[in-house]
Amino acid sequence: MDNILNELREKGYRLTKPRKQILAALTFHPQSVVDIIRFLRKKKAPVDMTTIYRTLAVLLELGVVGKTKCYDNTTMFELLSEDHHHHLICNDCGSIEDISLDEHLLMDQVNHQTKFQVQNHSLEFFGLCTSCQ
Amino acid sequence: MDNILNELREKGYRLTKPRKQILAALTFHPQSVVDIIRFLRKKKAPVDMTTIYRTLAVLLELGVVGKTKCYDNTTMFELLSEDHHHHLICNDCGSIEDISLDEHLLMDQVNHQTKFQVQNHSLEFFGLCTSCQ
DNA sequence: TTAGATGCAAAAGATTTGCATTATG
DNA sequence: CATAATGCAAATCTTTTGCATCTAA
Repeated sequence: MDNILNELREKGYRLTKPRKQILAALTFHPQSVVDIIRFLRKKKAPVDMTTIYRTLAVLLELGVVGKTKCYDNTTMFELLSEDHHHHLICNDCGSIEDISLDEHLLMDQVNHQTKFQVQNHSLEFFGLCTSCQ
Repeated sequence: MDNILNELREKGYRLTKPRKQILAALTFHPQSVVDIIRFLRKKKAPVDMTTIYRTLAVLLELGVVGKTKCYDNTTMFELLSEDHHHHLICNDCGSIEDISLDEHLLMDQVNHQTKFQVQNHSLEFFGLCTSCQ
C-alpha cells in the first residue's frame, strides 16, 4: 500500500485525503464504484463520486488497479497485487474467485502469430462456482 | 446465418423483420449498438434502439453473439463464428484484430486448480497494433 | 503561494421499463 | 386471432465535464 502512495508521489500526484481513503477502500477483491461510495460513507469519510472516478482513472493509468466486468454487467475495480491473477466469475451467484495461471504459452502464441505489441490483457472465466453447481 | 434463424424459430422466437435486419447488420467484427443503429438507418431500415438491445439480449442468451469492451469503454457486440477467437485491441486507434489461440493448456490449468465449472471465458489483449507502434 | 485536487450541479451516455400498437405464426 | 415483438417516451444508471473552492506541497 505504501508503495502505491510512493508511486503516486513520485509521479507528481498529491497524496490527498480522498485518495488515501479510496485506496484504503479498495481491496484485492473487485468492487464497484457504488460499493466504494457506500464503504466510505459508512466509514464516515464520504468521498464524492466524481473524485472516485477520477482517482480510479489515475490508478488504472498507473496500472495499480484493474477493471473487470461482473456477470451482471457491473464494472468492478480492484487493486492489482504483485502476482497477476485472473477471475472465476459465477454466473449464478456472482461470486468471484481468483486463479493464477501460467500465460507464457499464450503470449508466445500471440507473439508468434502477429506483430501486435501486447501491453496488457484480460482473461476471465464464467461458469458455476462449487456451491452453485 | 440461416442456422441462427432456425435456432431462433426452434426456441419459439418469432422471425421478425427487425430481428433479421439486426442479424444482417451484425458482422463478425465487433460493433456497438450505435454502429448498428447507424448502419440500419443508412440502409433505410431503421430499428429502434430498444429493439436492438432486446434482440441482442436474446442473441447473447443463445450464445450466438458475444460482448466485448473496447479500449474506450464502448460495449461491442459481434456474431460468434464457429471458430472461437480472441481480440487484439489497439489502445491507440481502437482497431480490433482477431486471433485464434490454443487454449487447452489454459483450461487444463483451471480444471487442475479448481472445481469451478467453466461455461465460457473472455480473453482480450490490449496494446499497439502494427500501424500505431 | 499556487497549481493540482475536490465537490457540486448539471450534462452526456448507456441501458431499461411501461404501455399502447403492430404483425408473426 | 392471440400473443409475442415493436416503437416511443420516459425513467434509471453510469460516467464525464465545467467551474468555483479548497488544500497539499
